[in-house]
This record gives sequence, structure tokens and C-alpha cells, in this order.
Amino acid sequence: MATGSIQTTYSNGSDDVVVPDVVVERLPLYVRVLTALAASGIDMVSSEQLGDQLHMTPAQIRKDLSYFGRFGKQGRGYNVVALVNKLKTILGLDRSWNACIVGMGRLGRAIASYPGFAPEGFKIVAAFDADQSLIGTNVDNLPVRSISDIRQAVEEDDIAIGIVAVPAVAAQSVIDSLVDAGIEAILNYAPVTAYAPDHVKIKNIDPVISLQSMTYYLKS
Amino acid sequence: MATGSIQTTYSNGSDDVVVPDVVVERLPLYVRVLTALAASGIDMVSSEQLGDQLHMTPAQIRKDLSYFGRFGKQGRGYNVVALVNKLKTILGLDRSWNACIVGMGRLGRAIASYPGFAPEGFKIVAAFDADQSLIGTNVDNLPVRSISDIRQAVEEDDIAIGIVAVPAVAAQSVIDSLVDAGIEAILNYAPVTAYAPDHVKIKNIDPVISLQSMTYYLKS
DNA sequence: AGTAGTGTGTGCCTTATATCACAATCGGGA
DNA sequence: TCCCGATTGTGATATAAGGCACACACTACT
Repeated sequence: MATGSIQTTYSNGSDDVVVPDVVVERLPLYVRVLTALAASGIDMVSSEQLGDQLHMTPAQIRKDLSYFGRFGKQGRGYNVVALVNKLKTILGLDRSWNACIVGMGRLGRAIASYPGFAPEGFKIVAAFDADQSLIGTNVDNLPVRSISDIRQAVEEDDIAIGIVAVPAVAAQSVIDSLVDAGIEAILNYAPVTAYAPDHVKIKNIDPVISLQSMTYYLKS
Repeated sequence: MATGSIQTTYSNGSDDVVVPDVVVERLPLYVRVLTALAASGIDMVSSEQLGDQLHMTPAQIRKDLSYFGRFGKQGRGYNVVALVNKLKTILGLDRSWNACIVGMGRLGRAIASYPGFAPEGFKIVAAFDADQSLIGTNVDNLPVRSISDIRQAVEEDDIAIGIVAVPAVAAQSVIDSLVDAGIEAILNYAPVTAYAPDHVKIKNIDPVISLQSMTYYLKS
């Protein structure tokens, strides 16, 4: 759909493997169930058991993992803790990441106060808005700054991720600013089909679009 | 990934066509840009122009539309208003839909007060929670009811869509209740890989998972 | 040490999705 | 009325993703 690289190479010690995007998108799901399994004290798991939990075929799980190495043992399965650590390293989740929010309206504030980011290593370290009456105030202990400060803040605070929560009409220009400031990943909550150059990853969160495709299947 | 029908048939006057899921998921995007074009007074549009706006190839747009009929005219393109109306009808967006929210914590309240649903025809008509101290109170003019009332409410209020905003541990059982109550579409905000039978559509909204797959591509 | 049982990793095949490319068609102007 | 430029709709082809099935590896038990 949107332009962007479909795949990347993963340098796996010996040779470089081409990893499809869809595979990378599944890895966080593996991390999540493996983390839960580890927490409940289970130390080995088979691809079949993982498949049951994730509602996918064991073959797909094995193939996905095989892009990155050989983590399992025949007859035994995968060591839960070892595998989750390896996957976290692959995904870059063995460290924390700084993010900023652009747009501190109702939605931006809800995102800023969402308690699910921090435990996973995503820290929101800056907030921006275009509204002069908001700039300078504090929201959730975050000082709201002018959008024109983005570039400087991205450098100073080592911000890698931008979260866009502005109205649709402003979204593309905000995204351009973020890209221009050197950000490489964007989580876009604005209801637009946004454009970013190939080297910048962008993902959209749009509940209305999700609902609108589901109604197709509703009978009554 | 999750089990579920990959495709459905669309009865298009003469013959039944198999419509892939991915195609249906793109239709709302077409509706959105077409609506914007209509609002700006443009009355004809070509697949190439649509492709520019959506960052996809004209061929894909034409093929997607061709699953449902022949809406364009050679040499001219598509009539914007006629096409958007047709697509809305196909998607079931020519009417309004009732939805309920389960889980009236921080997230559930943010969803309930999100102003983006109503203009698109999605009405939140009921709210449920397990917390006795919340039941009976009003949130955003919505009375919070017990989860055990779901079945009755779904029937009485003609609710077609369930929005799940409960903690991860409670999500699957809530989804089972919704399915049991006869709901056919679920928008799940809980961070779990939820299961629903094939006849129930389920979509997940999970910003953390989205971030976690993007970090794979971050260099530094 | 030998053997039975289990589950991985992967080549090969199937299915799904995207793109190409061109005949068919439309509207406007000479 | 006929021709020309534009753009659709779609068969054919190319690419991508998923799943099967089995050789191989590992453990445990005798």
C-alpha cells in the first residue's frame, strides 16, 4: 500500500538473509507470549504450543524464527527465556527508546498518559503543539513546546520516534517536520494516508478505518 | 495469522465474485480520499490521481474497484460522488451502527469520549465494566452497566460492534461473552492475541506492538 | 550402546496478492 | 461523422507469503 521497503536484510553471523516485513511484524507477538510463558515459569516451548496460543500454524512460527537463526532443539522445542531475549535483541527491545508526541489535544493527552509505553521501554520525553495558549504549560509533567522546536529537541533528547496526534489537515506537514528533524519511525494517529520517505517507517493507528472495513462483513 | 475467513463473496448483480480481505481493508481509504475530493468540489478523478494521493499504483485501485462493478468511464475516470456513494453502500456505511464499550477505565473513557466515531456513523450506545463501584455511574452520558448485562443489551439496543478496553487478562473472556451475545465485529484494544470464531471479525489496536516492530528498523 | 519418540529447520509446492500491458470504450473537437 | 487522446477493465504474468512433509537431531529410557 504505502510506499516503503518491503523487506530488509538481517546479518546473521554467516550470511545476510532477506526478512519480509510481515515477519518482523509478527516478532513482537512472539515476544509477548514468550514473556508471559517465562513469567509463568515455563522454560521450554514447542512451535506447536506457540501456534496454539497465537492461532497460527507451527510451520509459520518455525519459518519466521529461521530467518534469524536456529534457536530450537529437535525433540525439545525452544528455551523460552533464551528465545525471548534473542528476539528482543533482534527487535532492538533490549534498550529503551525516546519518543515525542506532536499534538497535545484530547488525543495527545490520552496517549501521553497511557501507562503501557514505559514498561516496554518507550519513554515520552517531549511534547509539541501549535496552539500558543498551550505552549509553556505542563501536561502530565511534560512541558508543551512549539512545533518549531522539534528539530532541536530531537537532537538534544535523542528522540527516535514521533507520535502524531494532530488534526488530519496538519498531519502531513507535521510528519514532514519530523522526517526533516531526522526521526526514523512515526506512529500516526491522524486519519490520513500519510507519506514518508522509504527510510522512515510509519504505522497508522486508525480505529475508524478498522471499523469501516469490518462493517462490510456485518450481515444485518 | 489469526484464524478467520480470508475472503468473502460479493453478489454483484450478475455473478458472485470472491473478494480478498486485503481489498476490503483498502476500501475505507478510498472512501476517505473520495469524500475529501467531493468536499473540495472535484467531480471526476482518475485511478492515477487516486494512486498519487494514496501512494499506491493505479492498477491496484482499478482492480480493487473491479471486484464490485464497473464504476469508471474510459478516458474520463470515476465520478467522485457516485463512486463514494457506491463504496459506502458496499461497506455498509450508508447507515449507522451501534457499538458498546467493555471496560470503562482510563482507556475505555478515552474511547467513549473520542469525537471521531459519531460523524462516521458509529454510535456508542452502551458501556460495561466489571467494577461494582463504577456500575450505575454515568460516564460521558453513558450509564455503566454490569458485564453480565451484555447479552440483554446487545439484543435490546441492536448492538453490532463490541469495543474491548479491558486489561489483558480479562480480554479473552470478555470477547467470548461478546461473541456469545451475538456480536459480529470486535475492535480489541487489549494487548492480547485474542481468538474469535470465523464468523466474527476482530481487529486489534495495539500501539505498543506497532512501535515494537518499527524499532527493528531503527539504526542507532 | 541402542532405540523410540519428539520436534526442529527447510526444500518444495500451493495459494494469494500485485503488477503489467493492451484491447475496448468514452467524450470532445474538427 | 469520424478521429484522437485519455483512461478504464482485465487476462496474463510476476512476486510474495504460507504450508506441507520429511530428513535430521536431540533426549530419555532401557
